[in-house]
Amino acid sequence: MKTRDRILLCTLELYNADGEPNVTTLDIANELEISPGNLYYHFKGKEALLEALVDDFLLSTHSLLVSPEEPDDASPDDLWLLLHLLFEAIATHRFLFQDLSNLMGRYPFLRHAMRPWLAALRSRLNQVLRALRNSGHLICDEDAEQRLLDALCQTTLFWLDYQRVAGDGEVDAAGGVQQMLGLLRPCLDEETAEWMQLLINRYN
Amino acid sequence: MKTRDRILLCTLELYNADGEPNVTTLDIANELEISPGNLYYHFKGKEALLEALVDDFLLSTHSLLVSPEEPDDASPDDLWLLLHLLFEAIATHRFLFQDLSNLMGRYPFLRHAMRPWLAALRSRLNQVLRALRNSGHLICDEDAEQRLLDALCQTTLFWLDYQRVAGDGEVDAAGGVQQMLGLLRPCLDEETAEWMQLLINRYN
DNA sequence: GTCTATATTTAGATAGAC
DNA sequence: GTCTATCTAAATATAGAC
Repeated sequence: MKTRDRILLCTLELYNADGEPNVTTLDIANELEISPGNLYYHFKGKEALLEALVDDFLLSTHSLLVSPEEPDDASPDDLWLLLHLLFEAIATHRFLFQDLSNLMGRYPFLRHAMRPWLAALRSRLNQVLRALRNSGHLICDEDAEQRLLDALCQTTLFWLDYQRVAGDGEVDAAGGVQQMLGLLRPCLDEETAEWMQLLINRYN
Repeated sequence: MKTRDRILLCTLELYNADGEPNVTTLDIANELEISPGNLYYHFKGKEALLEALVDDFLLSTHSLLVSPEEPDDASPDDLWLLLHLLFEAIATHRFLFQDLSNLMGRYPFLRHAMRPWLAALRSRLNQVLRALRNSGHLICDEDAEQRLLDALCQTTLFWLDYQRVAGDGEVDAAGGVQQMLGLLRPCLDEETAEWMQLLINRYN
């Protein structure tokens, strides 16, 4: 494995474990048993390191957030898969969400990257909701749909952090998917709601 | 106004504006036009400063989270008032929630303070939900009630931060109350849901 | 109580040899 | 590509005069 890749992988692990603000370039070099000078040969500094990790994240979620060509059939199964892949990518880069405000404040490039990402997330989820509503499975007024959309976006961003803060032992992405589907359920028609509940229970 | 109080007030404002990790003791001293030595005369350091601010926060929310003596009648109006006061206190100390993971990681005392606080919040909200269910206004199964409870706790913790990250201009506490009531609405009986919608709209 | 001056520590970053 | 050695800058914290 190339040193550059080892650095990225190790940095990701340390950031996820301790939070980006609490990890120094020296920590990374020590963990890898390379010199700080070597680290700086591969990455100009912490910002370059972060940029590379953020690029990975954006790449891993891009295909999930672009609008699908054909109008979604929006079955619960499709939605489940979308959320599953999304939470997987977020869990892999969870350090990014754990200190999101802080990182966006300190790195302008991250603001410029995450604002559009969030907008794309919101737009994609909105599309899912509309498809569900058009097919008659989602029953709610416009106001409730917007609140649901906000709740879904918020849960996408902060579920892992919430679990961590609440201290519920090990944190897994599956719980986030369950929570998302669970938020949706009270607004679904009876048949779809039951199907949804089956999907939720399938994890346990 | 005593210097000690001026320091606390100024620190709160700077922390809320820029985030605790981005504010140095020198920033605070400069803003107040006092010397760093003077600052350290009043507070041993950043941790002592944080402790005082956290104490204020705990004090301002304590009465909201203890179980009421008499069983709650749990009218939407009572709930509204509870949420309004809660979000007001959180907005005043929003720096605490903006970097919650980070702060809890760096200051063990904060972990020991916030875990019980969160447990109390959850317990109090749970009580509200049970009262609503017992009076027949809340209609949902046990699983949905637990998910709703998590959604409410999460929104309490992260709504302001979510608004900030999403970049929706000015952030206000009222939106958080609306979102909380909005989350509840799909699970309420028709009459209560309408009442709730009236409460939500009353803000606008 | 408040100030000036300074000490300590640590993170981020670079230069130059190998 | 990698290392050693070192520099700079900044933040926390303290000493001692007033």
